[in-house]
Amino acid sequence: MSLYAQYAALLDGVLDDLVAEGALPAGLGRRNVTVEPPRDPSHGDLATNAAMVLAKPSGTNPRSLAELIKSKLEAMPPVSSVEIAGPGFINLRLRSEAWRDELRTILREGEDYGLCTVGKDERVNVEYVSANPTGPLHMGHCRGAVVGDSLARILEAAGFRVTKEYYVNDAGAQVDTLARSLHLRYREALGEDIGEIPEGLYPGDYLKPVGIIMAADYGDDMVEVPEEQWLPIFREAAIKAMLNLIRHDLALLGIHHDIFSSEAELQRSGAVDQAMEVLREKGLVYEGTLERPKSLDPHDEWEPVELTLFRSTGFGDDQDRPMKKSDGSWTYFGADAAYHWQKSQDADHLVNIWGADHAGTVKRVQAAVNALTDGRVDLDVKLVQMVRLFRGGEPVKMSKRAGDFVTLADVVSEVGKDVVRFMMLTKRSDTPLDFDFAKVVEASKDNPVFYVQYAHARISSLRRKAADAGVDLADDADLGLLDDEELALVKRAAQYPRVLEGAALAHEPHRIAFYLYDLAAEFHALWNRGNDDPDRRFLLENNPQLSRARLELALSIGQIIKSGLALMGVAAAEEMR
RNA sequence: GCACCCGUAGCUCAGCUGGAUAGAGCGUUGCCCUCCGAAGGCAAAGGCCACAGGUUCGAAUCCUGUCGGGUGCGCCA
Repeated sequence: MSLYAQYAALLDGVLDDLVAEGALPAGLGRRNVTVEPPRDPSHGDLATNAAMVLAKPSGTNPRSLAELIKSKLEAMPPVSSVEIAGPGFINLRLRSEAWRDELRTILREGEDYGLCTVGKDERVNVEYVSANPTGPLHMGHCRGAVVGDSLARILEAAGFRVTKEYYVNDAGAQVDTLARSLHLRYREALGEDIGEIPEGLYPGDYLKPVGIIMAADYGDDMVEVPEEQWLPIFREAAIKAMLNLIRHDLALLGIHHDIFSSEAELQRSGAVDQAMEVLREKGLVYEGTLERPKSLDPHDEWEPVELTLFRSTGFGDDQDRPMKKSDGSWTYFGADAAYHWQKSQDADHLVNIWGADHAGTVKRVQAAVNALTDGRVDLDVKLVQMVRLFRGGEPVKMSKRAGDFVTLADVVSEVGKDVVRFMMLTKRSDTPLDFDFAKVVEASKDNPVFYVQYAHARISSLRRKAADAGVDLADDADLGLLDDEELALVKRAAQYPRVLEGAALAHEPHRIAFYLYDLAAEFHALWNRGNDDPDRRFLLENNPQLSRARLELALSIGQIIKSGLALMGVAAAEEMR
């Protein structure tokens, strides 16, 4: 249990006592009562708003209620002082021993420090990447991949049971296009001059090796036969090859999904029909026509056609959505509704990481999940904005032409997995992100990746040099030797569990990156004091006891940086090169 | 036309699901250092949180409206 959770529990006990004594009415909602570190450290170590929240419903005023709470909190051993401030905040200060205890806890629990159980073992399905299987991943997919994967790690650390899933859109027209593109490469592999790749087909070189394999497998058997005959074969082979490519690209980022779900398979299984029947029984499906789209020019033609529609307007969508096309085949949404229904069978929460260009389709899918699970399962869609690529301040030009996009593999091989992953989390995911190839590898304070890694590297170097300073890690450390300035760093470290919990509940992995930057900055500041004053260095040649204590402090910070980076899928650097 | 996202320091962004005097980096200014504990340090200035109402003990945060920017919107996937 984190330090803040411990005090929240203690406060809860205090409130229970006050109820038992008749000083507070029973049954007051305490949901809004918080125990947090105050923004301004001069206010103390912990602050609670309990008196302000509970004063009104209990018919008293905040200050007098605060006095009651204060007197009980003051009696607790680790509490050194309690003051009432502002409109009724209760500020606690803890004895420094409490922070020394926390430091010991960090080192004892190691990589388990900060793990929590707010997830209550509930099942959450995180679906991310889900790029069409028509080619290698490019930078557009990269951010969602990192956000989704880091979120999965964070949720797991917060006590959720997580499934990482990739939805393979292998049922639409684009995979037929892929198959035709492959057929061309197959003929090319057989020696035919195919000339320019026609407009509308995939021109990328990545299909060439697949074409060669097809030529080896089939010889020229598939050249003259009609398309109906070769298309399914080439489609299947192409999708398989592209998924292997994608899996390989994801592995470069350290990403491995638990499940790859096939849209085509879903349709064959009859799950889509079932989903629609469920909705029909609820009276949420009907045959009808859509209104003329508002985006059309007045002179454009538009003929209303009868379609099978889902009544998503009953769930906040602005129009009902077609599940079936007029030719009777499923729309993307029809299959998607069923897909989410399928996912929800084994989950309590669904999270989708989508590109921001899909913003318009969020409501209908949420509506479908709501309808199909009778509200049992919630769907959160995290929209991830564009990554703009720069090189030394200049935008990286990407023409629409053949395969001239920056692939994920290119970026990873240029700057490395850890840099890519960290940078993708340096902004909230719903705002655009600039990625500059030059800046992300810069060794300076402006570069958050470097700055955090550098802190960890410095700590690692302390561990390596400890013996030279006559410090034996096997010895017990006397943490009483640490002063207030040093303990302030422990206070920052102690916030890690709260940050982790908040990131998990809000589905916001970037919070980890910002926290680590702050923690690293504070560590560097302490370190830098050793430059002006050699007595402030972590390792002192003539004082093994103090060195031992300071090393303990450094190691605890190193542990948290390492744990936090692991949540981001980033390896902690032992040294900078 | 509609939906969604965004609007916070000159710039790029945080702001812990409603808390106290709104924070950080860059840039600017002023001192210090140039020590491999290297890839600089310390500090200062800088704000009508787009605007107007509302909700309440309390709003950058929630609600409504307006303005501005982005994204998307046909039976595509």
